[in-house]
This record gives sequence, structure tokens and C-alpha cells, in this order.
Amino acid sequence: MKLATWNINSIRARTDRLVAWMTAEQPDVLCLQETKVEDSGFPGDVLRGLGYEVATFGQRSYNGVAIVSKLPLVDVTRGFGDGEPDDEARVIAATAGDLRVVNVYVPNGQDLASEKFPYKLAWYHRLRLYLDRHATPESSLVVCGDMNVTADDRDVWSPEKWAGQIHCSPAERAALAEVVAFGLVDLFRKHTPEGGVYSWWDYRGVSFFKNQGLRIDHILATRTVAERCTSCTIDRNARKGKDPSDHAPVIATI
DNA sequence: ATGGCCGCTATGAGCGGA
Repeated sequence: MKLATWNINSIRARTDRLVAWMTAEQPDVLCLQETKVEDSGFPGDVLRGLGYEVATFGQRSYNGVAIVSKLPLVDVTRGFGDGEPDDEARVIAATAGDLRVVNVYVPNGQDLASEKFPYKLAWYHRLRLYLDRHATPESSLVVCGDMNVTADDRDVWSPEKWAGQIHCSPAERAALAEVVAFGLVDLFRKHTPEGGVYSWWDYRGVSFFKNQGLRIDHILATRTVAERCTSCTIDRNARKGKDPSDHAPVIATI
């Protein structure tokens, strides 16, 4: 199975690019974040026309996640369902084949002084509790998406510039580590120990050209899945050309 | 040292992103 995650940064603005990429790459399961559209406006017919099933959890303007799959999508759930408000569409889960897939768009947090920052940390904690309720470390589980955190300095183009900043702070890394400690493996890191490979580059200036990026999009998997994972790469080519997303897709072969 | 770009919106400026 070829499983990918991609922050598409508006699916309506990038439908043509998405179709071209899916046609070329043929992912079996694709998790999308920042679709930025209500479900009624999601281009589901286009993706179904490519042979995919579509499950969406969207909202107007901001956020929005979706899972598209060549395999039937079973037991689709939206939000955490933990009694807290799920008013921001940031998590959708579904089972494809024998794999439970949890697709997340973690809050950005803005900066450490923002009121959005504790919300981000709390959201991470909710994610861990959600996994504790709905999965086991022995199950076939993938948690993937835009996690808006670098796991360590290998994921940062300039650790000096980014030290203690949003996406790189110790508190955020600890929050991500708490989710990983559920029993998950970073599939990209399993195959690539060296740093300098990123999944996001700022639109501004020459950041992409100079590879000044961050690796904040992750595919985490339980051990049983990680053992079956033969490759995990970031498709930097998808960041090139006209009107790209600022994120590149991460692709795992399982 | 600063900001630089992009998508969205009951748009034409402001917000959010990262």
C-alpha cells in the first residue's frame, strides 16, 4: 500500500495540481489537510472519477481534512468525540484494508505568547487520549498529517534561527513525543536518519530554492506497520512549479 | 533589522498560516 499525506493549502485552489499528482503517483490512501472548504464544496466527484472513495471533514475558510482511498473507507469518524467542542475540523479517521488511518491537522499555535499556543498543546494531549481510547499499540495504525512540530533539530533548516520558536519549542516537541510514546514510529526517520529533508518551505523569498524548510508533516505508525514499511519519502518535486502548496507530500510504502 | 507570499472572505484589508 502506498499511503501519502499532503497539506494541500486549499483543495479548490489546487484541484488541478492534486489530480495531476494523484494520476502520476497513484497513492492508495491519501490524507489531505487544509482543504479549506465545506463538504458541499469539496471536489469529490473529481476524485471519485479517478477511482477513489472520499471521506471529508471540512469547514468554511480554514482547516478541513479528508481521506481519499482506492480501498473502501470503513468506520469513518470525524473529530475527537471526547465531549469537547469539535468546531475546528482537524481530525478524521477511517479504516482502509487492515489499516486504521488517523489524519490530523494540528493547530499552528502562531507563537509561544499567543493564546493559540496552549490550545495547540492541549490539542496534542487530546490526540493522545483519543489514541488511548480508540486504538492499541499492537494494532495496525497510522497517525499522519500536518503536525506543525519538528521532532528535533534535524527537521529544521536553521536550528539557531528557530531555537525555541513556534514548531521547534521544547513544549511542542514534548507534546509530539507524548503522541509518539503511544507506540508509534516516525516512518520517514526510520529510513532517513540524516537531517536536511523538509516538507514545508515558506512561500516568501528564496526559502524553497535554498532549501530553507521544516519537516513538520509526519507519518507515524505502530511497530507492526513500521516493520512492513519499505520506504518513506518526501516528494519535493510537488513543491516546484506554478502555484504549489507550501507543503510537499510525504509518501510511505507499506 | 525587517519583510518578503499565499488563500480566504457577504473581498479591495485583514486574518491566518508556518
